[in-house]
Amino acid sequence: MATIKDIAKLCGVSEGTVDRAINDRAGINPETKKRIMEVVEQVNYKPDRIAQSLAKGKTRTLGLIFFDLNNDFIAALVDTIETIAKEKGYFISLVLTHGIKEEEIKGINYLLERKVDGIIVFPVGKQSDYQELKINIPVISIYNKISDEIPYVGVDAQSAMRDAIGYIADCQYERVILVNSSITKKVKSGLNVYTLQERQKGYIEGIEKNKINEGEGSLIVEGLDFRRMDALYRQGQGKKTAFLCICDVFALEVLTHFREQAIRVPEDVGIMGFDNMSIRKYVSPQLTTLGYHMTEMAQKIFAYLMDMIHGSDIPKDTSFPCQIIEGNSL
Amino acid sequence: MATIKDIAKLCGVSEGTVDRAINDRAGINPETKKRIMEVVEQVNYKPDRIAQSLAKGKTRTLGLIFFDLNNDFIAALVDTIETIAKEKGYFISLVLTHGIKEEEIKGINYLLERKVDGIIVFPVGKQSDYQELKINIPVISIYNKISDEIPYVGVDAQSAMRDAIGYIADCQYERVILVNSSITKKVKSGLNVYTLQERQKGYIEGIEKNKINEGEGSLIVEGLDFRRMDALYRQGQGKKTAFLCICDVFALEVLTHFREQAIRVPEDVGIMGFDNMSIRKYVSPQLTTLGYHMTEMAQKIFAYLMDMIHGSDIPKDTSFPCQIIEGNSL
DNA sequence: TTGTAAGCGTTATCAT
DNA sequence: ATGATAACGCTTACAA
Repeated sequence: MATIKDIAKLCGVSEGTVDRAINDRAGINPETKKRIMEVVEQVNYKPDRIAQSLAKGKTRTLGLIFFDLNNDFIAALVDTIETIAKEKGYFISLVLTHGIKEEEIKGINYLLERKVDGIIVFPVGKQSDYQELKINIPVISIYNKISDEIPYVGVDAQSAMRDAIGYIADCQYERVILVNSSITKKVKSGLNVYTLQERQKGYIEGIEKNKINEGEGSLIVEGLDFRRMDALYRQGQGKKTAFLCICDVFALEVLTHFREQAIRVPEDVGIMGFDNMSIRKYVSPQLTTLGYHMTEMAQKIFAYLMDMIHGSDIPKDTSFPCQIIEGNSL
Repeated sequence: MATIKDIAKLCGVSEGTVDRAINDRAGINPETKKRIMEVVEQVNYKPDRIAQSLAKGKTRTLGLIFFDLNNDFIAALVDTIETIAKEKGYFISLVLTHGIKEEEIKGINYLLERKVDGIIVFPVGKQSDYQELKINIPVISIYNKISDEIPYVGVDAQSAMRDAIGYIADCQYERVILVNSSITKKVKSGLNVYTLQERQKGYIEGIEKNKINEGEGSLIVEGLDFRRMDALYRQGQGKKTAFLCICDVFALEVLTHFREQAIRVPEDVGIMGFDNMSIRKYVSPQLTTLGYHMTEMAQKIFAYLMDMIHGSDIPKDTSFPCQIIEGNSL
């Protein structure tokens, strides 16, 4: 690979002059510039971004930290961010944690050593974990809030869930069972359960407000505990029951579970998800779910990160509203 | 951030000695080393990977170039590769092309400027495009072959499709319609259609070998042209017909299409996909498809790339066998 | 307008 | 065992 030095030698000028030509800097004779640029073309010069990064202290690389790519709304988010970033000349370094806190810490340290200009993280760690990391670059946390200092962008999960219960109630359901992730276990392991908790809070508010589960209170299943789901379902004694699931993947699992037992959806039991995964349109009955504008959100996240990188302040807390996406599962 | 220079000053030794301590190099007094390492701890020293990269000429970063993350088998591939790579101390730079050749070229150039140690690409470009790029680092192409020189890892799509037709024939189908991507259009645009073509070749072999489509020959739909699908379906005049789709996403679209018209699957029409997307288990009837060991393939791809990076030769052509994954859509 | 040289934070070679 | 210094390829401030 040809370097600036090579070109300088080839043209009989100094490295500084070549730099002026290449980077359109002022103070260079158009003639000289033209001559240099011809050589640049000839030798197919490509800048060494590593050297540039070292010299400038900026890498034009963004770090992305996610659980995994199995949820297609995460994949969509990564996709959108990558596309915008590339447009703006930024690169994406991807780190997957699989929900393991140690992996997240390791990943962040890696990104810090790699001198990325900013980080977007769907965190599994909490404030205390992040304090120890001493992060000195812009960070935006999404879905899970870390602290009041680290900007957060997410969805208004709480009111979404509350509204969902209202919608379910309107469909004449008398009971709504929440299928959450194994939140208790996660809390015990010191993991960040912000969005799970928000969703659960919304559920609890919803059942109170809509007089759902009368005499039973909140009915929560943690994890895909089908046995408990069956028990809770039967306990309803013919009352119209729905399962509100923390995410579409869970909803699809529950749907499949009941289908295998010849319990019909929505005739015998209602199901609702959260995320608006693209695949929900392929299942029958089509899943009713909660969605939001993923592309818009991704754009906002990227724009915010750019603002931070350029030294501007951004709101500490941004939430996108959710909409009920009607299907036939209720 | 503390640098080696800082530590050297703090310890009253030279930078070379600090380097010896930090990187476990020989020729250092254990006492000195201990003293230095304590300071390293204290100041929370983290190596600057950018500076390391510049000095060593290696970035320990791998470039991944894919169409997008919408297909969950691609997402799974990225996921697996990222996980293995991180274990080995390699980083992932992700580039998405959305099937646009110019984006791919730009992306590769970016990665080259970023001095990644190797590239894994699901190419949309062809040999001629790659020749111009003058790539001087290890590259592995997956799914689509670029040339005889650039190592390729893929699946044995041709025999898989042939076998699929055999399987469909065993299910008493008399007609099989291939739903391919818009391959003609892509060929015209100069895009790489290797795997699409392989799959189509397998289809053609299959129908000949199994006496399918007698009197009709190969019946191929390009793209999700539902009108043409309907026409071809009706043309069958009650003969048992199946749609063999180039990928699961297409299969699910076709499935949905027929369901909407109250044409039953598999009673009235059979459907088969390719990819073994994880979501196929959620749809009813469960999709019959062709699958392969994605994790194994990802591991092989990574291992090969490491071999190349370390100067070893690897096979130019590696294909993984596919298996028929039975569902209820045939 | 052009050249020079220090600096970015490492690594690596050659003295001492 | 330790130190000094060039080198990696670029940017940038300053000098000519």
